[in-house]
Amino acid sequence: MTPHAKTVIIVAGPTAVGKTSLAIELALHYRTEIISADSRQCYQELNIGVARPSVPELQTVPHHFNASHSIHDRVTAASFEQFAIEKASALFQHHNIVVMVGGTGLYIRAFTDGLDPIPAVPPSITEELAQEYNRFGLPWLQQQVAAADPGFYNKAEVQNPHRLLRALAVFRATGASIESFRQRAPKSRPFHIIPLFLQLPLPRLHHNITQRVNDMMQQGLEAEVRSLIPFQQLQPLHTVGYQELFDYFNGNTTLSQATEAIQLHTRQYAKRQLTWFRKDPRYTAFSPDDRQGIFQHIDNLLQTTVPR
RNA sequence: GGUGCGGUAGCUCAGUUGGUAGAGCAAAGGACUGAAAAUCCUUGUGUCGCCGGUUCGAUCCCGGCCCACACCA
Repeated sequence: MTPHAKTVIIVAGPTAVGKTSLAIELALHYRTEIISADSRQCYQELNIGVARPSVPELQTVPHHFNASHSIHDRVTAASFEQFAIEKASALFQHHNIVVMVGGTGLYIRAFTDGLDPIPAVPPSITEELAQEYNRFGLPWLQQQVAAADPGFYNKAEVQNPHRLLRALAVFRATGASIESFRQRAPKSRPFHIIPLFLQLPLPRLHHNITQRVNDMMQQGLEAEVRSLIPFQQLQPLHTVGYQELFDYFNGNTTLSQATEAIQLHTRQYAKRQLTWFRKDPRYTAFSPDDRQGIFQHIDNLLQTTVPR
């Protein structure tokens, strides 16, 4: 085994395009396991609404980072990076190939390229900031960031509270600008990647989404979400399929309005995913129907990277 | 049949004391480094229901017609 014999096949693409079944086929074919790169399927309390693979599917091939965490845990892109790197390394003890599947672009990139080594911010700082922001609002936040870290602020999305909050938290924790930790260079990883981007014509994707949401409702999404009402404020519940039904339970919409909103928001989410993966030139696009082309493409690349 | 209210962007509507119009949502495009199914940015020409009249000029005023809703018969 050469040091560069290890390869991760990455199956990315928008929601409802057909990633799960391809990933399972690939894992079976190459006799390996799957690391999920999905920021919602990792929560064991969420099932129907996050389109988790079926029980038979999960029994066919081991899935990692799937139902592996609780909505009460703090899962982040950084914790995913660590989890996935360690898991891949463990799997490479017994496999030359690992399959990663998911639609969370940032998580996949954290795995392939790494995140900048910014010191961990104590939760107390994050929480205090969140409270202050809730109390004083965006103008206050903007002033704070402008005063603490003007260099960052001048280039920042000043209307985007997430970004401002993060920069301010890092500044409070370290006394330094978040920009001072940026490294620009991707980390080097001890494996090759074969990034695949599944795509369908938009009308077909939208049809799949409508169908999937209808299926979810039939499978009992309403009951699943109802049982999570006490946790509706948690970040993991800020998820398409959950917020819309909370709106319904809170009396703000009808059930059919909520269902339509889930379909709409899922389409918008899929569009954001497309924007993310389209711009990354490392991905090769395939129709999920083109199994032959996909396997051929992978085998061609494996022959050049994995001596047999 | 009568009265009232309306017919403006894909949808819901605002507006122009007469100088051809703008918000929200949708849509399209984009960004994205510890919340990412999150969060944020950019983009608004449409016979202003139809026909005619007044006017230098009408989506706006006047007349007729059509359509929708409400109430009265």
